[in-house]
Amino acid sequence: MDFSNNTIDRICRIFGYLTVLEKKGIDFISSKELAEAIGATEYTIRKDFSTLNFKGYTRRGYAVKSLKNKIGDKFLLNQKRRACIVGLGRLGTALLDYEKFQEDGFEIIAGFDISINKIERIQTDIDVFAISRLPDIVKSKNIELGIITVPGEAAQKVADILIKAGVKGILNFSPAKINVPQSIVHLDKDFTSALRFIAARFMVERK
Amino acid sequence: MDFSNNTIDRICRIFGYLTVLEKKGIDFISSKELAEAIGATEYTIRKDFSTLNFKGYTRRGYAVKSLKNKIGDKFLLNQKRRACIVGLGRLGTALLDYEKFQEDGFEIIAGFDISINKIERIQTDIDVFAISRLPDIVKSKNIELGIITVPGEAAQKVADILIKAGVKGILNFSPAKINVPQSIVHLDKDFTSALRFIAARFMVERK
DNA sequence: GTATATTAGTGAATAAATTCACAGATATAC
DNA sequence: GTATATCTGTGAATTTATTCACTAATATAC
Ligand SMILES: NC(=O)c1ccc[n+]([C@@H]2O[C@H](COP(=O)([O-])OP(=O)(O)OC[C@H]3O[C@@H](n4cnc5c(N)ncnc54)[C@H](O)[C@@H]3O)[C@@H](O)[C@H]2O)c1
Ligand SMILES: NC(=O)c1ccc[n+]([C@@H]2O[C@H](COP(=O)([O-])OP(=O)(O)OC[C@H]3O[C@@H](n4cnc5c(N)ncnc54)[C@H](O)[C@@H]3O)[C@@H](O)[C@H]2O)c1
Repeated sequence: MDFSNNTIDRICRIFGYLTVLEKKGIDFISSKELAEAIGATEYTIRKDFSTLNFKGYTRRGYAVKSLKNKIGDKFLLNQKRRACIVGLGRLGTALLDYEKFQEDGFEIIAGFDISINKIERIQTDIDVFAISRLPDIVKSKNIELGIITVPGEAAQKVADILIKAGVKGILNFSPAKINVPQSIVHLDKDFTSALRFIAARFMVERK
Repeated sequence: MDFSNNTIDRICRIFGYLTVLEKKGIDFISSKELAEAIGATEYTIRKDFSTLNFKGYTRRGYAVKSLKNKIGDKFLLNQKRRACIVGLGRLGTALLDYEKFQEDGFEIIAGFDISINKIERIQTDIDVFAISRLPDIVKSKNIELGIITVPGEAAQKVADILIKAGVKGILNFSPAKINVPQSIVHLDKDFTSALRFIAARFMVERK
Protein backbone atom coordinates (compact mmCIF):
# COMPACT_ATOMS: atom_id res chain seq x y z
CA MET A 1 0.00 0.00 0.00
CA ASP A 2 1.02 3.56 -0.51
CA PHE A 3 0.67 6.45 1.90
CA SER A 4 0.31 10.12 1.26
CA ASN A 5 3.04 12.57 2.14
CA ASN A 6 0.70 14.07 4.69
CA THR A 7 0.23 10.76 6.41
CA ILE A 8 3.94 10.01 6.42
CA ASP A 9 4.72 13.45 7.72
CA ARG A 10 2.26 12.99 10.58
CA ILE A 11 3.62 9.54 11.31
CA CYS A 12 7.18 10.86 11.55
CA ARG A 13 6.12 13.57 13.96
CA ILE A 14 4.15 11.08 15.98
CA PHE A 15 7.20 8.86 16.10
CA GLY A 16 9.22 11.72 17.53
CA TYR A 17 6.57 12.46 20.10
CA LEU A 18 6.32 8.82 21.10
CA THR A 19 10.04 8.86 21.77
CA VAL A 20 9.49 11.73 24.17
CA LEU A 21 6.57 9.96 25.86
CA GLU A 22 8.56 6.78 26.19
CA LYS A 23 11.36 8.64 27.91
CA LYS A 24 8.86 10.19 30.27
CA GLY A 25 7.55 6.72 31.10
CA ILE A 26 4.05 7.38 29.76
CA ASP A 27 2.39 4.15 28.64
CA PHE A 28 -0.78 5.23 26.86
CA ILE A 29 -1.72 8.16 24.71
CA SER A 30 -5.04 9.12 23.14
CA SER A 31 -5.60 10.19 19.55
CA LYS A 32 -6.66 13.55 20.89
CA GLU A 33 -3.43 14.16 22.77
CA LEU A 34 -1.35 12.93 19.86
CA ALA A 35 -3.25 15.27 17.59
CA GLU A 36 -2.57 18.20 19.84
CA ALA A 37 1.10 17.33 20.14
CA ILE A 38 1.76 17.23 16.43
CA GLY A 39 -0.76 19.79 15.23
CA ALA A 40 -3.42 17.63 13.62
CA THR A 41 -6.92 16.48 14.49
CA GLU A 42 -7.89 13.37 16.38
CA TYR A 43 -9.96 12.24 13.39
CA THR A 44 -7.06 12.32 11.01
CA ILE A 45 -4.86 10.42 13.37
CA ARG A 46 -7.43 7.73 14.04
CA LYS A 47 -7.98 7.49 10.31
CA ASP A 48 -4.25 7.16 9.68
CA PHE A 49 -3.96 4.43 12.30
CA SER A 50 -7.04 2.73 10.97
CA THR A 51 -5.54 2.61 7.50
CA LEU A 52 -2.25 1.39 8.91
CA ASN A 53 -4.04 -1.13 11.09
CA PHE A 54 -2.55 0.18 14.31
CA LYS A 55 -5.00 -0.69 17.06
CA GLY A 56 -5.63 1.19 20.29
CA TYR A 57 -7.52 0.37 23.47
CA THR A 58 -10.93 1.71 24.31
CA ARG A 59 -10.78 4.36 26.98
CA ARG A 60 -7.00 4.20 27.19
CA GLY A 61 -5.71 5.09 23.80
CA TYR A 62 -2.63 3.69 22.10
CA ALA A 63 0.18 1.84 23.86
CA VAL A 64 3.20 4.08 23.45
CA LYS A 65 5.95 1.46 23.24
CA SER A 66 4.05 -0.88 21.00
CA LEU A 67 2.86 1.88 18.68
CA LYS A 68 6.37 3.26 18.41
CA ASN A 69 7.66 -0.17 17.49
CA LYS A 70 4.94 -0.75 14.94
CA ILE A 71 5.63 2.58 13.27
CA GLY A 72 9.35 1.93 13.44
CA ASP A 73 8.93 -1.46 11.84
CA LYS A 74 6.55 -0.34 9.15
CA PHE A 75 8.51 2.74 8.16
CA LEU A 76 11.90 1.36 9.08
CA LEU A 77 12.59 4.11 11.57
CA ASN A 78 13.95 1.64 14.10
CA GLN A 79 17.14 1.00 12.27
CA LYS A 80 20.02 3.45 12.25
CA ARG A 81 20.44 5.37 9.03
CA ARG A 82 23.84 6.39 7.81
CA ALA A 83 24.23 9.92 6.53
CA CYS A 84 26.86 12.35 5.34
CA ILE A 85 27.04 16.10 5.11
CA VAL A 86 28.37 17.91 2.07
CA GLY A 87 29.46 21.52 2.57
CA LEU A 88 31.13 22.22 5.90
CA GLY A 89 30.38 25.90 6.26
CA ARG A 90 28.39 27.40 9.09
CA LEU A 91 25.30 25.28 8.64
CA GLY A 92 27.15 22.11 7.70
CA THR A 93 29.38 22.17 10.75
CA ALA A 94 26.42 22.91 13.03
CA LEU A 95 24.73 19.79 11.69
CA LEU A 96 27.94 17.78 11.86
CA ASP A 97 28.23 18.31 15.58
CA TYR A 98 24.56 17.86 16.39
CA GLU A 99 24.75 14.84 18.68
CA LYS A 100 21.01 14.44 18.90
CA PHE A 101 20.87 13.01 15.37
CA GLN A 102 22.60 10.00 16.79
CA GLU A 103 19.96 9.33 19.41
CA ASP A 104 17.25 10.00 16.85
CA GLY A 105 18.57 7.20 14.69
CA PHE A 106 20.75 9.05 12.22
CA GLU A 107 24.45 8.56 12.25
CA ILE A 108 26.57 11.19 10.59
CA ILE A 109 29.37 9.11 9.16
CA ALA A 110 31.33 11.74 7.29
CA GLY A 111 31.55 15.34 6.17
CA PHE A 112 32.82 16.59 2.81
CA ASP A 113 33.96 19.93 1.48
CA ILE A 114 35.66 21.24 -1.61
CA SER A 115 38.05 23.39 0.38
CA ILE A 116 41.08 21.47 1.57
CA ASN A 117 41.85 24.33 3.88
CA LYS A 118 38.53 23.88 5.64
CA ILE A 119 38.97 20.13 5.86
CA GLU A 120 42.29 20.61 7.57
CA ARG A 121 41.19 23.20 10.07
CA ILE A 122 37.86 21.78 11.08
CA GLN A 123 37.42 20.66 14.69
CA THR A 124 35.11 17.69 15.03
CA ASP A 125 34.94 14.05 15.97
CA ILE A 126 33.37 13.12 12.65
CA ASP A 127 35.68 12.19 9.77
CA VAL A 128 35.92 14.89 7.14
CA PHE A 129 37.18 14.50 3.60
CA ALA A 130 37.70 16.33 0.35
CA ILE A 131 34.67 16.06 -1.92
CA SER A 132 36.73 14.03 -4.38
CA ARG A 133 36.72 11.18 -1.88
CA LEU A 134 32.93 11.12 -1.66
CA PRO A 135 32.10 8.33 -4.13
CA ASP A 136 34.64 6.04 -2.57
CA ILE A 137 33.60 6.75 1.02
CA VAL A 138 29.85 6.70 0.44
CA LYS A 139 30.22 3.29 -1.13
CA SER A 140 32.63 1.78 1.35
CA LYS A 141 30.80 3.12 4.40
CA ASN A 142 27.35 2.34 3.04
CA ILE A 143 26.04 5.85 3.42
CA GLU A 144 22.35 6.09 2.54
CA LEU A 145 21.51 9.74 3.05
CA GLY A 146 23.17 12.91 1.85
CA ILE A 147 22.63 16.28 3.50
CA ILE A 148 23.49 19.18 1.23
CA THR A 149 24.77 22.38 2.83
CA VAL A 150 26.73 23.92 -0.02
CA PRO A 151 25.82 27.22 -1.70
CA GLY A 152 22.86 27.00 -4.08
CA GLU A 153 25.11 27.15 -7.14
CA ALA A 154 26.85 23.93 -6.18
CA ALA A 155 23.78 22.03 -4.96
CA GLN A 156 22.87 20.26 -8.19
CA LYS A 157 26.42 19.18 -8.83
CA VAL A 158 26.69 17.79 -5.31
CA ALA A 159 23.33 16.04 -5.65
CA ASP A 160 24.55 14.36 -8.84
CA ILE A 161 27.72 13.20 -7.13
CA LEU A 162 25.77 11.85 -4.16
CA ILE A 163 23.32 9.97 -6.35
CA LYS A 164 26.03 8.54 -8.51
CA ALA A 165 27.80 7.39 -5.36
CA GLY A 166 24.68 5.55 -4.32
CA VAL A 167 22.77 7.50 -1.68
CA LYS A 168 19.06 6.81 -1.63
CA GLY A 169 17.81 10.02 -0.06
CA ILE A 170 18.81 13.67 -0.02
CA LEU A 171 17.99 16.53 2.31
CA ASN A 172 18.87 19.77 0.60
CA PHE A 173 19.27 22.90 2.73
CA SER A 174 20.41 25.13 -0.10
CA PRO A 175 17.91 27.48 -1.68
CA ALA A 176 18.32 25.79 -5.06
CA LYS A 177 15.80 23.21 -6.10
CA ILE A 178 17.57 20.07 -7.18
CA ASN A 179 16.50 17.61 -9.83
CA VAL A 180 16.84 13.96 -8.96
CA PRO A 181 15.56 10.74 -10.52
CA GLN A 182 12.21 9.44 -9.29
CA SER A 183 13.87 6.63 -7.38
CA ILE A 184 15.72 9.04 -5.07
CA VAL A 185 13.72 10.49 -2.22
CA HIS A 186 14.52 14.09 -1.64
CA LEU A 187 13.36 17.13 0.26
CA ASP A 188 14.28 20.76 -0.28
CA LYS A 189 14.31 22.71 2.99
CA ASP A 190 14.85 26.30 2.20
CA PHE A 191 14.80 28.52 5.29
CA THR A 192 14.03 31.64 3.32
CA SER A 193 10.88 30.09 1.90
CA ALA A 194 9.90 29.17 5.45
CA LEU A 195 10.35 32.75 6.60
CA ARG A 196 8.45 34.01 3.60
CA PHE A 197 5.66 31.59 4.33
CA ILE A 198 5.29 33.04 7.79
CA ALA A 199 5.39 36.60 6.49
CA ALA A 200 2.83 35.80 3.79
CA ARG A 201 0.59 33.84 6.13
CA PHE A 202 0.67 36.59 8.60
CA MET A 203 -0.34 39.19 6.09
CA VAL A 204 -3.16 37.12 4.73
CA GLU A 205 -4.47 36.65 8.28
CA ARG A 206 -4.87 40.36 8.75
CA LYS A 207 -7.04 40.89 5.72
CA MET B 1 -10.12 36.01 0.45
CA ASP B 2 -8.18 33.27 2.11
CA PHE B 3 -5.57 31.02 0.62
CA SER B 4 -4.57 27.54 1.55
CA ASN B 5 -1.20 26.77 3.07
CA ASN B 6 -0.36 24.84 -0.05
CA THR B 7 -1.02 27.81 -2.25
CA ILE B 8 0.96 30.15 -0.03
CA ASP B 9 3.83 27.72 0.12
CA ARG B 10 3.92 27.50 -3.67
CA ILE B 11 3.69 31.26 -4.00
CA CYS B 12 6.65 31.75 -1.66
CA ARG B 13 8.75 29.32 -3.66
CA ILE B 14 7.69 30.95 -6.88
CA PHE B 15 8.67 34.31 -5.45
CA GLY B 16 12.14 32.97 -4.71
CA TYR B 17 12.45 31.55 -8.19
CA LEU B 18 11.29 34.81 -9.76
CA THR B 19 14.08 36.57 -7.90
CA VAL B 20 16.55 34.21 -9.54
CA LEU B 21 15.00 34.72 -12.97
CA GLU B 22 15.02 38.48 -12.55
CA LYS B 23 18.72 38.41 -11.72
CA LYS B 24 19.34 36.32 -14.80
CA GLY B 25 17.48 38.90 -16.88
CA ILE B 26 14.72 36.53 -17.98
CA ASP B 27 11.52 38.40 -18.76
CA PHE B 28 8.88 35.72 -19.23
CA ILE B 29 8.24 32.35 -17.69
CA SER B 30 5.60 29.75 -18.44
CA SER B 31 3.46 27.94 -15.88
CA LYS B 32 5.15 24.76 -16.96
CA GLU B 33 8.64 26.00 -16.24
CA LEU B 34 7.55 27.52 -12.95
CA ALA B 35 5.96 24.22 -12.02
CA GLU B 36 9.13 22.35 -12.77
CA ALA B 37 11.23 24.83 -10.81
CA ILE B 38 9.23 24.58 -7.63
CA GLY B 39 8.04 20.99 -7.86
CA ALA B 40 4.38 21.40 -8.72
CA THR B 41 2.23 20.96 -11.81
CA GLU B 42 1.41 23.59 -14.40
CA TYR B 43 -2.28 23.11 -13.66
CA THR B 44 -1.97 23.94 -10.02
CA ILE B 45 0.07 27.01 -10.75
CA ARG B 46 -2.33 28.31 -13.35
CA LYS B 47 -5.16 27.62 -10.94
CA ASP B 48 -3.37 29.50 -8.16
CA PHE B 49 -2.75 32.47 -10.43
CA SER B 50 -6.29 32.34 -11.70
CA THR B 51 -7.61 32.53 -8.13
CA LEU B 52 -5.20 35.34 -7.36
CA ASN B 53 -6.07 37.10 -10.59
CA PHE B 54 -2.50 37.18 -11.83
CA LYS B 55 -2.67 37.29 -15.60
CA GLY B 56 -0.19 35.91 -18.08
CA TYR B 57 0.27 36.29 -21.80
CA THR B 58 -0.74 33.73 -24.37
CA ARG B 59 2.24 31.96 -25.85
CA ARG B 60 4.66 33.85 -23.63
CA GLY B 61 3.75 33.05 -20.07
CA TYR B 62 4.00 35.40 -17.12
CA ALA B 63 6.05 38.59 -16.99
CA VAL B 64 8.70 37.93 -14.36
CA LYS B 65 9.11 41.44 -12.93
CA SER B 66 5.45 42.25 -12.86
CA LEU B 67 4.47 38.90 -11.39
CA LYS B 68 7.10 39.22 -8.70
CA ASN B 69 5.80 42.65 -7.81
CA LYS B 70 2.21 41.50 -7.72
CA ILE B 71 3.07 38.60 -5.44
CA GLY B 72 5.23 40.87 -3.31
CA ASP B 73 2.41 43.39 -2.98
CA LYS B 74 -0.28 40.88 -2.28
CA PHE B 75 1.69 38.89 0.24
CA LEU B 76 3.78 41.78 1.47
CA LEU B 77 7.03 40.11 0.55
CA ASN B 78 8.39 43.31 -0.91
CA GLN B 79 8.91 44.99 2.40
CA LYS B 80 11.79 44.14 4.69
CA ARG B 81 10.85 42.07 7.73
CA ARG B 82 12.66 42.48 10.99
CA ALA B 83 13.65 39.33 12.82
CA CYS B 84 15.62 38.17 15.82
CA ILE B 85 17.26 34.91 16.78
CA VAL B 86 16.94 33.39 20.21
CA GLY B 87 19.55 30.81 21.18
CA LEU B 88 23.04 31.52 19.88
CA GLY B 89 24.44 28.01 19.78
CA ARG B 90 25.70 26.30 16.65
CA LEU B 91 22.54 26.70 14.63
CA GLY B 92 21.67 30.14 15.96
CA THR B 93 25.07 31.64 15.13
CA ALA B 94 25.00 30.07 11.66
CA LEU B 95 21.70 31.81 11.03
CA LEU B 96 22.91 35.04 12.60
CA ASP B 97 25.72 35.36 10.11
CA TYR B 98 23.74 34.26 7.06
CA GLU B 99 23.98 37.39 4.95
CA LYS B 100 21.60 36.11 2.32
CA PHE B 101 18.62 36.68 4.60
CA GLN B 102 19.26 40.35 4.12
CA GLU B 103 18.99 40.21 0.34
CA ASP B 104 15.96 37.97 0.65
CA GLY B 105 14.14 40.63 2.61
CA PHE B 106 14.74 39.55 6.17
CA GLU B 107 16.85 41.64 8.45
CA ILE B 108 18.30 39.99 11.52
CA ILE B 109 18.20 42.80 14.01
CA ALA B 110 19.38 41.02 17.13
CA GLY B 111 20.40 37.78 18.75
CA PHE B 112 19.61 36.66 22.29
CA ASP B 113 20.96 34.00 24.59
CA ILE B 114 20.63 33.06 28.22
CA SER B 115 24.35 32.58 28.65
CA ILE B 116 26.15 35.83 29.38
CA ASN B 117 29.36 34.05 28.64
CA LYS B 118 28.23 33.30 25.12
CA ILE B 119 26.99 36.82 24.58
CA GLU B 120 30.35 38.18 25.51
CA ARG B 121 32.42 35.85 23.41
CA ILE B 122 30.36 35.80 20.26
CA GLN B 123 31.91 37.23 17.09
CA THR B 124 29.37 38.86 14.83
CA ASP B 125 28.24 42.16 13.38
CA ILE B 126 24.72 41.68 14.68
CA ASP B 127 23.90 43.03 18.15
CA VAL B 128 23.57 40.30 20.74
CA PHE B 129 21.91 40.57 24.13
CA ALA B 130 20.95 38.62 27.22
CA ILE B 131 17.50 37.11 26.92
CA SER B 132 16.30 39.38 29.72
CA ARG B 133 16.62 42.33 27.35
CA LEU B 134 14.38 40.72 24.73
CA PRO B 135 11.03 42.37 25.56
CA ASP B 136 12.59 45.78 25.63
CA ILE B 137 14.56 45.33 22.40
CA VAL B 138 11.82 43.59 20.41
CA LYS B 139 9.51 46.47 21.22
CA SER B 140 11.95 49.31 20.64
CA LYS B 141 13.34 47.86 17.43
CA ASN B 142 9.99 46.77 16.11
CA ILE B 143 10.96 43.17 15.59
CA GLU B 144 8.21 41.16 13.92
CA LEU B 145 9.65 37.67 13.65
CA GLY B 146 11.32 35.41 16.15
CA ILE B 147 13.55 32.51 15.19
CA ILE B 148 13.93 29.94 17.93
CA THR B 149 17.19 27.98 18.13
CA VAL B 150 17.27 27.01 21.77
CA PRO B 151 17.09 23.41 23.03
CA GLY B 152 13.62 21.87 22.88
CA GLU B 153 13.14 22.19 26.64
CA ALA B 154 13.38 25.97 26.46
CA ALA B 155 11.41 26.48 23.25
CA GLN B 156 7.98 27.06 24.78
CA LYS B 157 9.31 29.50 27.33
CA VAL B 158 11.11 31.44 24.62
CA ALA B 159 8.00 31.42 22.43
CA ASP B 160 5.99 32.88 25.29
CA ILE B 161 8.54 35.61 25.84
CA LEU B 162 8.63 36.44 22.14
CA ILE B 163 4.87 36.62 21.87
CA LYS B 164 4.51 38.71 24.97
CA ALA B 165 7.13 41.05 23.55
CA GLY B 166 5.01 41.46 20.44
CA VAL B 167 6.40 39.37 17.59
CA LYS B 168 3.82 38.32 15.05
CA GLY B 169 5.48 35.23 13.65
CA ILE B 170 7.74 32.46 14.90
CA LEU B 171 10.00 30.00 13.14
CA ASN B 172 10.90 27.24 15.56
CA PHE B 173 13.91 25.05 14.77
CA SER B 174 13.79 23.12 18.02
CA PRO B 175 12.29 19.65 17.99
CA ALA B 176 9.61 20.72 20.49
CA LYS B 177 6.21 21.68 19.22
CA ILE B 178 5.23 25.04 20.60
CA ASN B 179 1.76 26.27 21.46
CA VAL B 180 0.90 29.77 20.39
CA PRO B 181 -2.33 31.74 20.16
CA GLN B 182 -4.21 31.61 16.87
CA SER B 183 -3.19 35.14 16.00
CA ILE B 184 0.51 34.26 15.88
CA VAL B 185 1.73 32.60 12.73
CA HIS B 186 4.21 29.89 13.44
CA LEU B 187 6.06 27.06 11.82
CA ASP B 188 7.91 24.18 13.46
CA LYS B 189 10.89 23.05 11.38
CA ASP B 190 12.34 20.00 12.93
CA PHE B 191 15.27 18.59 10.98
CA THR B 192 14.93 15.16 12.51
CA SER B 193 11.36 14.86 11.28
CA ALA B 194 12.60 15.86 7.85
CA LEU B 195 15.24 13.13 7.89
CA ARG B 196 12.68 10.63 9.14
CA PHE B 197 10.32 11.64 6.39
CA ILE B 198 12.96 10.82 3.82
CA ALA B 199 13.77 7.52 5.46
CA ALA B 200 10.09 6.59 5.71
CA ARG B 201 9.31 7.72 2.18
CA PHE B 202 12.19 5.79 0.88
CA MET B 203 11.12 2.61 2.55
CA VAL B 204 7.56 2.92 1.39
CA GLU B 205 8.80 3.39 -2.17
CA ARG B 206 10.58 0.08 -2.13
CA LYS B 207 7.54 -1.92 -1.20
C1' DG C 1 -22.91 -4.48 39.90
C1' DT C 2 -24.57 -0.63 37.32
C1' DA C 3 -24.30 3.68 35.31
C1' DT C 4 -21.42 6.90 33.14
C1' DA C 5 -17.87 8.89 30.73
C1' DT C 6 -14.23 8.25 27.53
C1' DT C 7 -12.01 6.61 23.76
C1' DA C 8 -11.17 3.78 19.55
C1' DG C 9 -12.74 2.36 14.79
C1' DT C 10 -14.77 3.26 10.60
C1' DG C 11 -18.21 3.93 6.69
C1' DA C 12 -20.36 7.90 4.96
C1' DA C 13 -20.42 12.78 4.10
C1' DT C 14 -18.03 16.77 3.14
C1' DA C 15 -14.46 19.65 1.89
C1' DA C 16 -10.28 20.69 -0.34
C1' DA C 17 -6.94 20.16 -3.83
C1' DT C 18 -5.62 18.79 -8.10
C1' DT C 19 -6.12 17.61 -12.75
C1' DC C 20 -8.53 17.60 -17.04
C1' DA C 21 -10.23 19.41 -21.15
C1' DC C 22 -10.88 22.61 -24.04
C1' DA C 23 -11.81 27.51 -25.69
C1' DG C 24 -9.36 31.68 -26.63
C1' DA C 25 -5.28 34.29 -27.79
C1' DT C 26 -1.05 35.15 -30.25
C1' DA C 27 3.89 34.58 -31.45
C1' DT C 28 6.39 32.25 -34.93
C1' DA C 29 7.35 29.96 -39.17
C1' DC C 30 6.98 30.01 -43.86
C1' DG D 1 -1.27 36.56 -44.73
C1' DT D 2 -2.26 32.03 -43.12
C1' DA D 3 -1.46 28.04 -40.68
C1' DT D 4 0.39 26.10 -36.72
C1' DA D 5 2.10 25.42 -32.40
C1' DT D 6 2.12 27.04 -27.84
C1' DC D 7 0.44 28.90 -23.78
C1' DT D 8 -3.14 30.94 -20.65
C1' DG D 9 -7.66 30.75 -18.11
C1' DT D 10 -11.13 28.40 -16.09
C1' DG D 11 -15.39 25.60 -15.34
C1' DA D 12 -16.09 20.71 -14.66
C1' DA D 13 -14.52 16.30 -13.24
C1' DT D 14 -11.85 13.77 -10.41
C1' DT D 15 -9.12 12.55 -6.74
C1' DT D 16 -7.50 13.06 -2.21
C1' DA D 17 -7.93 14.41 2.50
C1' DT D 18 -10.46 15.52 6.35
C1' DT D 19 -14.26 15.50 9.33
C1' DC D 20 -18.54 13.68 10.98
C1' DA D 21 -21.49 10.62 13.24
C1' DC D 22 -22.27 6.86 15.31
C1' DT D 23 -21.21 2.00 17.25
C1' DA D 24 -18.61 -0.70 20.34
C1' DA D 25 -15.74 -1.35 24.16
C1' DT D 26 -14.23 -0.68 28.84
C1' DA D 27 -12.17 1.86 32.76
C1' DT D 28 -13.81 4.44 36.58
C1' DA D 29 -16.95 6.12 40.01
C1' DC D 30 -20.17 5.10 43.30
N1 LIG E 1 24.02 29.62 7.32
C1 LIG E 1 22.72 29.60 7.44
O1 LIG E 1 22.21 29.83 8.51
C2 LIG E 1 21.83 29.30 6.28
C3 LIG E 1 20.51 29.71 6.31
C4 LIG E 1 19.68 29.41 5.25
C5 LIG E 1 20.18 28.72 4.17
N2 LIG E 1 21.46 28.34 4.15
C6 LIG E 1 21.96 27.61 2.99
O2 LIG E 1 22.71 26.51 3.41
C7 LIG E 1 23.85 26.38 2.57
C8 LIG E 1 25.10 26.48 3.40
O3 LIG E 1 25.13 27.73 4.06
P1 LIG E 1 26.37 28.20 4.90
O4 LIG E 1 26.02 29.47 5.51
O5 LIG E 1 26.82 27.09 5.75
O6 LIG E 1 27.42 28.46 3.73
P2 LIG E 1 29.01 28.58 3.83
O7 LIG E 1 29.43 29.41 2.70
O8 LIG E 1 29.40 28.92 5.21
O9 LIG E 1 29.48 27.08 3.56
C9 LIG E 1 29.37 26.44 2.33
C10 LIG E 1 30.45 25.37 2.28
O10 LIG E 1 30.27 24.59 1.09
C11 LIG E 1 31.58 24.34 0.55
N3 LIG E 1 31.41 24.05 -0.87
C12 LIG E 1 31.19 24.90 -1.88
N4 LIG E 1 31.07 24.25 -3.03
C13 LIG E 1 31.24 22.94 -2.75
C14 LIG E 1 31.23 21.76 -3.53
N5 LIG E 1 31.03 21.80 -4.86
N6 LIG E 1 31.43 20.60 -2.92
C15 LIG E 1 31.64 20.55 -1.60
N7 LIG E 1 31.65 21.62 -0.80
C16 LIG E 1 31.45 22.80 -1.38
C17 LIG E 1 32.37 25.57 0.86
O11 LIG E 1 33.73 25.29 0.84
C18 LIG E 1 31.86 25.94 2.22
O12 LIG E 1 32.61 25.33 3.23
C19 LIG E 1 23.75 27.45 1.52
O13 LIG E 1 23.10 26.94 0.40
C20 LIG E 1 22.87 28.47 2.19
O14 LIG E 1 22.15 29.23 1.23
C21 LIG E 1 22.30 28.61 5.19
N1 LIG F 1 22.82 22.11 15.56
C1 LIG F 1 22.08 21.58 14.63
O1 LIG F 1 22.54 21.35 13.54
C2 LIG F 1 20.65 21.24 14.87
C3 LIG F 1 20.03 20.29 14.07
C4 LIG F 1 18.69 19.97 14.29
C5 LIG F 1 18.01 20.62 15.29
N2 LIG F 1 18.62 21.52 16.05
C6 LIG F 1 17.86 22.16 17.11
O2 LIG F 1 18.11 23.55 17.11
C7 LIG F 1 18.22 24.04 18.43
C8 LIG F 1 19.58 24.64 18.63
O3 LIG F 1 20.57 23.68 18.38
P1 LIG F 1 22.10 23.97 18.63
O4 LIG F 1 22.86 22.79 18.16
O5 LIG F 1 22.45 25.29 18.09
O6 LIG F 1 22.14 24.00 20.23
P2 LIG F 1 23.24 24.62 21.18
O7 LIG F 1 23.15 23.89 22.44
O8 LIG F 1 24.52 24.74 20.45
O9 LIG F 1 22.69 26.10 21.42
C9 LIG F 1 21.55 26.39 22.15
C10 LIG F 1 21.70 27.81 22.69
O10 LIG F 1 20.49 28.21 23.33
C11 LIG F 1 20.84 28.92 24.50
N3 LIG F 1 19.70 28.85 25.43
C12 LIG F 1 19.29 27.82 26.19
N4 LIG F 1 18.18 28.14 26.87
C13 LIG F 1 17.87 29.41 26.52
C14 LIG F 1 16.86 30.30 26.91
N5 LIG F 1 15.89 29.94 27.75
N6 LIG F 1 16.86 31.53 26.36
C15 LIG F 1 17.82 31.89 25.50
N7 LIG F 1 18.81 31.08 25.08
C16 LIG F 1 18.84 29.86 25.62
C17 LIG F 1 22.08 28.23 25.03
O11 LIG F 1 22.81 29.09 25.86
C18 LIG F 1 22.80 27.93 23.72
O12 LIG F 1 23.66 28.97 23.36
C19 LIG F 1 17.97 22.85 19.33
O13 LIG F 1 16.61 22.81 19.68
C20 LIG F 1 18.29 21.68 18.46
O14 LIG F 1 17.58 20.53 18.85
C21 LIG F 1 19.93 21.84 15.86
